[in-house]
Formats: sequence, C-alpha cells, structure tokens
Amino acid sequence: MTRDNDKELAILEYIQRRHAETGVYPSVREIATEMGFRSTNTVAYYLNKLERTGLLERPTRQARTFALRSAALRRRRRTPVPPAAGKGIPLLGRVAAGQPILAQQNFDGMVTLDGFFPAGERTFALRVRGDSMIEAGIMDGDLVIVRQQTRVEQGEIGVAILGDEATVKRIYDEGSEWRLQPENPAFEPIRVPKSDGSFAVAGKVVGVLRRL
Amino acid sequence: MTRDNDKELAILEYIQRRHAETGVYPSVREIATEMGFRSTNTVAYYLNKLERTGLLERPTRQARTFALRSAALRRRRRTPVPPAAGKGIPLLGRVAAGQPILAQQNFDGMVTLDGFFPAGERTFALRVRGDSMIEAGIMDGDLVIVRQQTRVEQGEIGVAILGDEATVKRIYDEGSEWRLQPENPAFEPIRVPKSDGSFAVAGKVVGVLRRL
DNA sequence: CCGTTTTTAGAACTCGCGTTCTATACGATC
DNA sequence: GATCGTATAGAACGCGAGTTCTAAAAACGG
Repeated sequence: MTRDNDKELAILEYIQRRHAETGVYPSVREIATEMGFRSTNTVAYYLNKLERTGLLERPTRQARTFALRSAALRRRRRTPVPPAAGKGIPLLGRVAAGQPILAQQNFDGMVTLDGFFPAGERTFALRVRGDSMIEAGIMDGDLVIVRQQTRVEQGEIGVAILGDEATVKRIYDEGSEWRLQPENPAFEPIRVPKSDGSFAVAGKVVGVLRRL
Repeated sequence: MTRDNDKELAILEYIQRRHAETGVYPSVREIATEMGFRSTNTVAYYLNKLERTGLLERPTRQARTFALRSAALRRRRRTPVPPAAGKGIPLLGRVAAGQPILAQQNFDGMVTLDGFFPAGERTFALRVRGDSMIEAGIMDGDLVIVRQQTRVEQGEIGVAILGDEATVKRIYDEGSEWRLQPENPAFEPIRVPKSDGSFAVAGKVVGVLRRL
C-alpha cells in the first residue's frame, strides 16, 4: 500500500518538533522547505495521507493549526512500535474496519500508571466500597487514585475520613459544616460540623481504575 | 500611565489558555471575539502594549504565532518529559482517622497496570467517546482496557467495530443478528445482521481507566 | 516494455490574518 | 474650554497560507 512511509513520519516528526521547540506549528511551505520539496502540493499529499491513517488531525484547516494527540512520536527514531508486553499497555487511536487492530497506524503511545496519573510521593490508591458515587462513574470495587492533600476545591471528588472509615464523596464547604455529597439519588448527603475532630480530607480523587 | 491593565492581562491569559488547551495560538480576530471587541485594531492596540512592556513577544508577525516566555505565566507547566517508568502506585487498605495516611500499616501492595490487568500481546487500550455506556460506569473520555478476541460471551461488554468506528457496547448474539446494547436509557440498541461484513468484535473490555 | 500507481512540480485561486489609516468618544490636564 | 493621551470602531490593504488543478517524472508490476 504505502511504500514511502519514512517521509510521512519525518513530516510528522518535524511538525511535532517545531511545536515542542517553538510552541507554534509550521506552515505547509515551511514543511516543504524542511523536507526539500519544491511544491506545497507535495506536502498536502503527505498531510492527507497522514490524516487518512489517523496519525494527524486537522479539525479546522486554518493557518498553522494541527492536532497531534499521538504520543506515538515521542520516540526519536523509527521503532516499529509493536505492542510489546511488559512496559504498559498500548493505546490505540482510530480503529478502522481494516484488519490488524494492533497495526502501527493505530498506535498512539503506551499507557502506564505512572504516566497516566501524576505519580509521586503523594499519590495512592484506595478501593471503593458501596454505590454512593455510581452516577459519577465510580462503582463498588473500583480503585480510586488519590492525590494526597488536606483540602479540595468546592465540589471536587475527594476522600473524606470520618472516624474509622474513608469514603469517596463530593466535598462542599458549607461554612459551619462540611457536606459530603453522594452521586446517587438513593443516598442522602452527610453533614459534618466543622467542630467534629474525627473528620479530615485525605486527598482528591484524580483517577479511577476498574477491573471487570 | 496605563490604566486599563485588566484587559491586557485577560488577553494574555486567553492566549496562554488557548495554547495550553489546543496547542495553537488564537488569531487576532479570535481574540477580538473573545474579548468582545468589534475591531481587530483594538486587539492590535493591546498586543502592542503587551509587547512594549515585554510580557509578550512576536518575533515574526505571522499567523497565530506568539512567544510566551514570560515567567509570569509559566505556572502550569506540562510534563515535557514523561517520568521514567516507575514502580506503580501504593494501594492502601484500611484508612483510619489517625494521622499518616501513607503509614506502613495501611499499605496493601503496589498497583501497576501490568499487574492489575492481564497484560500481554493481546491487550490494548482505547479511548471511549460518548455516553452510551454511562450506566455501566464507562464515561466519555475513559480509557477501556481491551483483551483482543474475536468473540465474547453473551452480554459481555466488548469493543465492536462497525465500518470505520469502534464502539463499546454489551454484545448479544441474537441468532440472525448482533445486538449492540448501550447502557444508557437514552440510547437505542444497534442491530447488525450477521451478513454485514463490516462488523467485527475486536475484543472484550476487561478494565476501565479514568483521569479526572 | 508498457500500463498503473506513487511521488513531485508548478501555478493559480481564495481566504485567513496581521497591519494600518481614519475617526470618534471620553477622561484627565492645563 | 481647548488639548492630549486612552480606548474602541470600521474599513481597506497586502501578504501568508491552505487548497486545487494540471502535468510529468519515477517506481512498480506483469
């Protein structure tokens, strides 16, 4: 099918490099100069190809606008980027009806926990019990990823410690008391007077992990 | 000297926000629209002021090109270098009201993607678009972890490929056709005759990953 | 060797976009 | 009250930039 894959990737890599270095995407003519093309049409030819394979997006066709959400090109050299086992899970972008799901044109980078969540000293996971946050997409048995912090913004989902138990709720500061708001109409909000010393915010929920 | 400092900063902040969110700087006319100005000259007026005070740079005067190297707006930095694959996130068990959340006695092991999900050649991730599976706790923007297989058990959640698109649904074998059942009362099931060659099962959803 | 597909060139077209010029209110200053 | 700097509008100018059309090498397949 496509024989001249190298130039496509070189263009993609140049676009990404220009954006990383200058913050601005190149114009079609600049790409042509970089690649040694004498015609802007040659660039258009490759850009269309890249768009068809899903490696590049141009929602609007305005000047110097691209959308490169593929982390795939993070690596410098060619790397056939086959979905290998071990270091994370491959993330696929577009999936078309053609055959190989795990083909490289779908590849969009590798997912790792430490890459996906802001890992660090202050991050931990916690298993959720109960259905009180079901409408927020957090279900019984899920693991929530929590960034440890003693306060959360109004209405953010956080981990509240009440006596001996940790619960996940939306946390509101109501002046004289805290309101722990479930995301399930079957549950009532919990109100805790600020004088209650057994209450504390353990952190903010930054992610959810579920095994089916 | 300058009385109307607020609008300058609002413009600066908009430019920086647009770039952070979309990767592309706005055009002069887009800034005018955002600020409620009816003339592009008004924007030029402020841009010149910002340039004089050094808060903004425009080395070239090309379309959508700015240079924001002012340290003032540097606060929200993206991680340009992905953290070298770490060892995962600590999973906590009991969390009591006592102080140190990350204390030893709470520790319950480390969570890693490869440990949590059945990693391997046949596992990949896919970003979910739309709310059709919201009642199954799968929301727009989530990453689903998929085990590649060509068939799923009756009613399991899987990834179905229909023409050019991959969708996550509960998949039922209805004899002469497939039924793709959403988990959202606002959506109707999709029925695909088995004679349709553009349909295929890409795999079974074994996990969900969400960043808030 | 010939027909087909891929890849490149060149030029023209149109529109987006930054700039500039002219005006007009509105305060502040003298 | 005349004047000056600030803030905004409106229109026009000119170039930058993406697209498209035609065409022709170059590579490929039988």
